[in-house]
Amino acid sequence: MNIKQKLVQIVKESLGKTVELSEPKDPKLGDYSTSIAFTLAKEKSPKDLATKLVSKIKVDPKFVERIEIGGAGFINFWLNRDFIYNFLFGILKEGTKFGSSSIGAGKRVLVEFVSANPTGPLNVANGRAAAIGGSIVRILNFTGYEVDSEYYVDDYGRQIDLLEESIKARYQELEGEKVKFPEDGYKGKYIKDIARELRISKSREFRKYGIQRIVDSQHNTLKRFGVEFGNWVYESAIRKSGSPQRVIEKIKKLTYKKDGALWLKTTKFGDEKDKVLIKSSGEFTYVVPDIAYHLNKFDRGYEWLIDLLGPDHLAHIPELKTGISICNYPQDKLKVLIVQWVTLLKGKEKIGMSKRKGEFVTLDELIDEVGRDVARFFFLTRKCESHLDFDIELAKRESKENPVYYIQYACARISSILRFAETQGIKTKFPNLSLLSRQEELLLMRKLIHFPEIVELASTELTPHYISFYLIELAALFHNFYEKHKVVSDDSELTQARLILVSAVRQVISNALSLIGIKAPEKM
RNA sequence: GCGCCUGUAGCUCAAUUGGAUAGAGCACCGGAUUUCUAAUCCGGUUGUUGAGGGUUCAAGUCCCUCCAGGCGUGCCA
Repeated sequence: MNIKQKLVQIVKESLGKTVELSEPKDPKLGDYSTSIAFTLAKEKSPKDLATKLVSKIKVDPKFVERIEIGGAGFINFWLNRDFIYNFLFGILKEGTKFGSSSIGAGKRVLVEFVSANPTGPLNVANGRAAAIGGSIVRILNFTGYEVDSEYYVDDYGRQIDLLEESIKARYQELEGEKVKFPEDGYKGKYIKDIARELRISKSREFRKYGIQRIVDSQHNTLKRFGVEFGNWVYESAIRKSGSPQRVIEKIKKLTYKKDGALWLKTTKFGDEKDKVLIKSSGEFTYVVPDIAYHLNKFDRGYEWLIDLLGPDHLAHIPELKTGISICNYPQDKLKVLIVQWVTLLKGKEKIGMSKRKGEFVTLDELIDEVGRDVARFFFLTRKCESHLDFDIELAKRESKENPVYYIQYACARISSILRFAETQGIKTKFPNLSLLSRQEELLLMRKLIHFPEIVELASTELTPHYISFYLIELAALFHNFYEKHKVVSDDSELTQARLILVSAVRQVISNALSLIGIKAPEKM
């Protein structure tokens, strides 16, 4: 249980009410605050009511040392100083586990993300999904869920036919034949590379080899980006398994035939139009294997499914959920997060993104240009549903004075201090933390206390960017402290206390960075 | 046309889910080092939160109308 929950519980015991606590923006207003008096006041004065409430709250002064009323009726709480000092020891004791919790209670979750078509290299938008999805996996894991990650490979359908034709055409070109390149074919250079490789190995497995080759390269890119998947699922395998037929059997009663096709009555569930399940050609549409795939996820024992999809899949969600629900599976256990597009800019000029035309900036190129950590952080300081203008020139410029270096630098600085202290033979055997009483020290400690709460919020809201912003704030407080106070000084007692403080800061920065998959360097 | 998303400082984005004076970074200007890392710090400047109405003690946040942009609206995936 984190500090906030503990305080909520104490207030509840005193007042018989659950109050919402928040961290005031201004630290002068306390460590926690509630606006409960406003909501309960009705006709009365919130301030009077707040006074009455405060007199009822019974709390151990060793935990909360002060409760005051601020503004027009906010109730503000200050934690006891000694409690905070002890908390520092707690951070160091917990180490890499500090901030973790068990709110997930071992619940099994499957996060599916990226799932790009195997028709070309991953682009910048895929990178955004990868960074967000990967971080969500880490955060859920850290908060007590049992998490797996999965990548769905759409290796079936028109785009794959086109891929095959494109590779074949390039192959024939290499053979010296005059061929017409497919109109909507994939024009990227990688197609030629694949054709060349096939020719060397004297193989004509355009489709199979092409897919495998592209999936491999996507895998490598993701690995480079710090994202690995527990499982790769192929649509073609789902189709072969027979499970799409079983889905049709289950939802038959809500379907009808028209124009030689089989339709699902999705309008009964609020959709605009009914959707086709089986085309007049006898083939399933995309949605059927997709429903089958999601049922399969539940069958494998996952209690909660999270999908990160692009906005182009938005229209597809109602029919997917409808299908799941008709098959008597809990569609409300499927959470879909929309990761909005990335609009690429070079200065003011827009760069088109089309795999067909072969025009796009790949994730690999982005990593080459700005580096893995910078690219990740760029994506992780935005919430996923916001449209993102990604200016490559800006990103390159920012890579010099980027917030990610700002944070990493704090880590490196602390490591350097600790190394220095060690060369001086300083030991922190019996530190007296009550010497930490300067403004900058108190602000730092208070920030550390909130870390587990931020992690928890990032977990319940599925918002990794909370971690990023927390990191920026924590690093800022540290740099500020560093400029004003020397850690290693002639004052041996104070030195020991400050070494404990900065060690705790480093631990928290390091834990937070690992949640968003960014390195915490000891030197820079 | 209809549905979803977005609109916040010159630019890119936050805002603890309805709370206190709307915050960061970049950019711009000026300063700080005999010191544990200057990839740092301090100071300066920046807002009709797209517009208008409504609900509320309290609105960037909720409701309505309008404006602008993106995506969708396939027997594609």
